[in-house]
Amino acid sequence: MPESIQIHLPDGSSKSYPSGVTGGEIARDISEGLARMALSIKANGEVIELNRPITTDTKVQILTWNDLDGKKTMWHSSAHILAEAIESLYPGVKLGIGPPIDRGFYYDIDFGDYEFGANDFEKVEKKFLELARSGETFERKEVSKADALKHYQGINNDYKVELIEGLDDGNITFYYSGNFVDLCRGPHVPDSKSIKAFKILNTAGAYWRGNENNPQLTRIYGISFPKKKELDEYLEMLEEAKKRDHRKIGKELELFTFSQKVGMGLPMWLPKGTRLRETLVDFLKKVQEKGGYEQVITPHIGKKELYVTSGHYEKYGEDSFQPIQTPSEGEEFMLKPMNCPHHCEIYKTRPRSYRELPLRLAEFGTVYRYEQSGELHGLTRVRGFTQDDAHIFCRPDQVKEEFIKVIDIVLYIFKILDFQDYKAQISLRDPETPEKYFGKPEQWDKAEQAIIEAANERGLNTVTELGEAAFYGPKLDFMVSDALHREWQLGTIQLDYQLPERFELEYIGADNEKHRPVMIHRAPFGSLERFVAVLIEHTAGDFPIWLAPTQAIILPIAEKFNDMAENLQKKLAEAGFRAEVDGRYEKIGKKIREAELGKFPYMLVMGEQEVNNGTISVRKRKEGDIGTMPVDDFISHLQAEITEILK
RNA sequence: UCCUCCUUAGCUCAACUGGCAGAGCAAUUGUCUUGUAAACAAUAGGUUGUGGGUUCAACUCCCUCAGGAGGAUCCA
Repeated sequence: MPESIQIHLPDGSSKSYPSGVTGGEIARDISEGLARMALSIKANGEVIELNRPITTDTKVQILTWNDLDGKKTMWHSSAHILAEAIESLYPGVKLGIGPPIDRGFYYDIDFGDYEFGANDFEKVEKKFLELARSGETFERKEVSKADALKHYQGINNDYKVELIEGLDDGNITFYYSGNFVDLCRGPHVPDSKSIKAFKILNTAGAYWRGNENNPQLTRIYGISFPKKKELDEYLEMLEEAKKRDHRKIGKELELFTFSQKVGMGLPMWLPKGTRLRETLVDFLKKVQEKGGYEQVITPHIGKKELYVTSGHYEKYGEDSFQPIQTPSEGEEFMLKPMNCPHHCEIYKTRPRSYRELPLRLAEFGTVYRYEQSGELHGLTRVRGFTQDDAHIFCRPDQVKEEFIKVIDIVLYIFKILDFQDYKAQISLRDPETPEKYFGKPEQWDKAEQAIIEAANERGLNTVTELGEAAFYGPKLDFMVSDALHREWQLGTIQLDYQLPERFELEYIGADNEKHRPVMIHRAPFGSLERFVAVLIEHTAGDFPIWLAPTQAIILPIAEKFNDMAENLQKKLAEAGFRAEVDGRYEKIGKKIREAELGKFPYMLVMGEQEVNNGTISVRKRKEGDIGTMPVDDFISHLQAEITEILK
């Protein structure tokens, strides 16, 4: 063993330490403050605890609450304390697994016949904090497989026994803290005192190992923080998220509805929601027109044969809505689950020359996919939805450039809609399971390379996921964070060498030979339904002025001004604005209150004075009365405001 | 598809341990013709999601189906 080892830090510096130095000691050496904040370290990519000795040259990163892995370390330790609290309060329970997740942690526990519920939360939370405050340390011990099995057989926990059976001897560790011991890979925080706040968020049934043939355990979700204030803020954020739930706001603002008679997962857009949606569609159409796209329209059904050709039937057919048949011929049609096969057939209408590529076919195409009933959720997960779909048919040498152009469209849309925080996920195939993908490995290599280069060229902040590719090609997905820092997957760009093959698409090259084009599938919004849902939650229903279903509501003071109000509404409509009149026989105070709650961006009050002077009294939502002005001034004010956003 | 919970007037929600189904808002009608976040009054509104069962009696207990929520699984 060498006397001293080299530790490389993230800032590029290196320092030598005696062999056996711990992460905690390194942190203290850097600064006391860092040592206080440290929760664990990343050593050559592996997260380990602060007190584990390091004996070889190592790249070390000190992890604190500011790193997700640091948070996860604390949450992992919290899961142990939760389990300890529950074991002490409910003797005889059997523990399953208790990992940290992106927001907190859970523990799957078999309570036997006892039904663990909301009434138990407080008691457990109290016990948890008591244990955490007592300053438990987490001690790692390697155990032999035989001893590990003996331990859990002794307390009759067949779940852990099953887990251990799947592990290699020599690779099994237990962690001891207080009176608690758990099979665990670690790592953990040095001291439970750093966990200052804890809350059980909810419980849910979860099958052992996710298999519905296995017994069901109670999954207890919790979250913990190093400061009480952070917990309070987090809980407040959850409250706010509940208030912003698009299902609630969608109902309140009369944007969309569902009907049992029509069928679950089949949203219907109400007039106001339709105005919002159409505005988005018009916006994107204009952007696409500039980008050289052509709109097409294709039917909602297609012959089963079409999807056999595309390969979708083989991959998804049995889990889809089943084919419908014509009464006399018995021909089978499917509700279209995607638009690409139709677009391929459009491409084949006539021979194509290399000179007309790229051909960009866009369609706001409504597709129908069978989703399991439990999967449905508001507008984010439905059985019928409209994609802002387009397929770009191009030559292989155009792929990268086209891909970059699509990235630019997606980024432009995010900018206009104020999604400032986004990241891109590059989804590649999983080399371990080649049977899941169609096509030749060489083509996949080329396709994956093109995506990576295009993303780099635009300097995208990317993460790469193996095994997340579509069966026909790799993709680039965009995840945006909304106002509450929740991540949503929206736009997607996918590269495809398979469908052109399967549909035998061709073009005549400059060499007068036949060549195969490449396809790019792309949808910047993803689906309009899902996008609007995210937009609702992002804005809390306070849409930017250019999207608001009603941009201004005209409020006559008395019924005798209703005619003038109607005239004003017509004038605004002619200028291209969406306005409506609240002509009810109600007090102005009430009309204003309801307009504020109804999230109308502008309220235009009309009474004696305004009618006489040809002016309107303008009130801006949330800001109040902003004064009286001639109608034309208001119109140019609105125009300027919208131009500013869309420039 | 599976598990748990939920479903009461258009909306939001009450109704104890099985004992006459109720309020606010919305709607309708009347009075008030109104100046920047809720005028007043009256009326109407229900086979308590569906179908069955237990009971002298069911919103309440049991079963069924449908829908919703949370989760598991899934997501071209």
